[in-house]
Amino acid sequence: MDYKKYIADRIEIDGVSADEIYSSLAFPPNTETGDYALPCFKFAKALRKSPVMIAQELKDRYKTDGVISEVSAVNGYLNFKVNKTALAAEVLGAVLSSGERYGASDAGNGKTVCIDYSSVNIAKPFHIGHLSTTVLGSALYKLFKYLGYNVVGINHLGDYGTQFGKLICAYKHWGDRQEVEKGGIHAINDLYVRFNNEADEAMESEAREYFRLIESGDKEANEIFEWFKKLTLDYVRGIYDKLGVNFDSYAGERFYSDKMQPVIDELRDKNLLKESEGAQIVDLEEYGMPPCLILRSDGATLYATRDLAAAYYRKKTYDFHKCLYVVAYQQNLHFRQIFKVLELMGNEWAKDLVHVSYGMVSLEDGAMSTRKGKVVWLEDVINKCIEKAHCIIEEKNPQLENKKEIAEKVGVGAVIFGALYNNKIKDIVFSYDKVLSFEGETSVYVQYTCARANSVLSKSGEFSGVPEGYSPNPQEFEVIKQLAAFPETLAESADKYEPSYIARYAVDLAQKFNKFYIDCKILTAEGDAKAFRLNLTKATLLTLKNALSLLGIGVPEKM
RNA sequence: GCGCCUGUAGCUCAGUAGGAUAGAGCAACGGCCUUCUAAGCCGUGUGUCGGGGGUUCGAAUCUCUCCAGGCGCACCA
Repeated sequence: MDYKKYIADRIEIDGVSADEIYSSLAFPPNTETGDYALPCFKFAKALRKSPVMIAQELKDRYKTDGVISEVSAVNGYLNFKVNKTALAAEVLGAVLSSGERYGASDAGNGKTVCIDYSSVNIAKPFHIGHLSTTVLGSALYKLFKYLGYNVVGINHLGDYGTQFGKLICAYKHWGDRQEVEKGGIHAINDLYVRFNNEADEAMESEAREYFRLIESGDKEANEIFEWFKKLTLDYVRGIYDKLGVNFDSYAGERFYSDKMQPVIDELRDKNLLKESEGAQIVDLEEYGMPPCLILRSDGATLYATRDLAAAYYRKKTYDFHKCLYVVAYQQNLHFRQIFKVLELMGNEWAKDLVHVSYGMVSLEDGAMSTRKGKVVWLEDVINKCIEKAHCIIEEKNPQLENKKEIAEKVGVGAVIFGALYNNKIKDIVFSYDKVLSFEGETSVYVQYTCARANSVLSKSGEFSGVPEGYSPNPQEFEVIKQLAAFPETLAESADKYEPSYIARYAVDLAQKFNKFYIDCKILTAEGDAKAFRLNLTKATLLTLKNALSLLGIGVPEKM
């Protein structure tokens, strides 16, 4: 139920619309003061009365009922308290009847959202910097599905560029088939690093030739390339499986090789293409941006050219409602440029393209550098977190069954959660101390709360439904209010492309539940209190699991 | 130089289309397990909300300006 609307409909102020009252409604600092508040200051001038007086008069006129049980006027605020008994029954009913679908909606029915995320580069292992796009994109993927959208997850492979010529050149000089087969993507990456450190001019030119050979369809060059691609995809699928990440398309840059010409032709037809310093550009000076390069002076296409072709292809293929690009803020300008070019080409859907931009990761001693060996590999981080979880289990709960499975859920959860807990725009300085901290505002805390709830429920046996007319105490009510807020949290999270809202929600709910859990005995309570508390526990557990699962985090029964 | 982003407690960060005494976690210190999992709970302390102007009854939030840091700015992706 929309309480704000309910309240707004029952208040009349001369010369003030119901909409304005609705949007003026705010939240008091604490539950003792009230659940909703109307600040009356802004009405003072029009009514020529003091806010205190206005609040008092509105209070005198307002009729309380089964929904709003109490109204008070304090210092120019009109405070409302909802009927806690009714709200509690309504919320628990909603959560328990929806179960794993609580908070889900059909808002997205019939609409498709494309999400371009994670986007592996062939031959480059994931380092910690790839975590954000992967888990952000994955969380948005799950969230939009939950809200009823048709979602297309796209891994826009980085499989085009002169570096692949270098790679093949390095392999031909120094590589060994069996070693590469055994060492997988890291072995390939080592070859690439070696090339960058050791290649002379002769090798550089050889590399350009290999790149040309790939492009012209040379059999051997393409076989090697395809082999590297396979090793790369085998590697990343291992990581995606651990992180619970899915894709519907692996159409990468090469996929657009033959789809760029029509875009270039259209640009030319529409007189948007202009020669400058030998290159073909779209001039964006009018919009305060540097030109967007479409063709190099040697006629080769560029990153932007492929992105334009990809946008057209996605629109044609999926007819998206939104197309998201989950890419770090480094590329803010690039996306502003291609979105603008698509708009100038007359595509009204250019407004549906969204760059979901996020902050950068660095190490405590500065930026990462693969060449200098200053790099933290993602799989190492995941493995260390799982190991740490395993150690803690051995220490605290050694008789647990499925220790391995639990350690994995806990460890992987910590990695994902750590990357999603803060606003995505914030830069991250990676530190093992931080990801390996399993206390406080972490997924482990939330999972632990679930384990507690599970434990209580497993000991309770069968219990009846939500008792009617039960009036919740303050601790219980705080949990109820938090449960009630889940659907709107999801809506806001989707609206802002901000999974951190869900992560924070989960911690808030867990905190409120733990306070309740400590203060109110569940199993030894009697009658309605016991039934209510068991239902509250069940509803909390369901909602915490829903929240974490939207982030790609599993919840063990015990831990 | 120009553009975008960030600046809140010792550290990491919240702060809901301006609203009541600015909140969490970590770290520190002190409590709480013969009763539902102590990966937990309770308590203690800390703030020129980067500085300064402006708008407003009211500004961490809007605006201007300055400062600091990050990122980007033509043939890489």
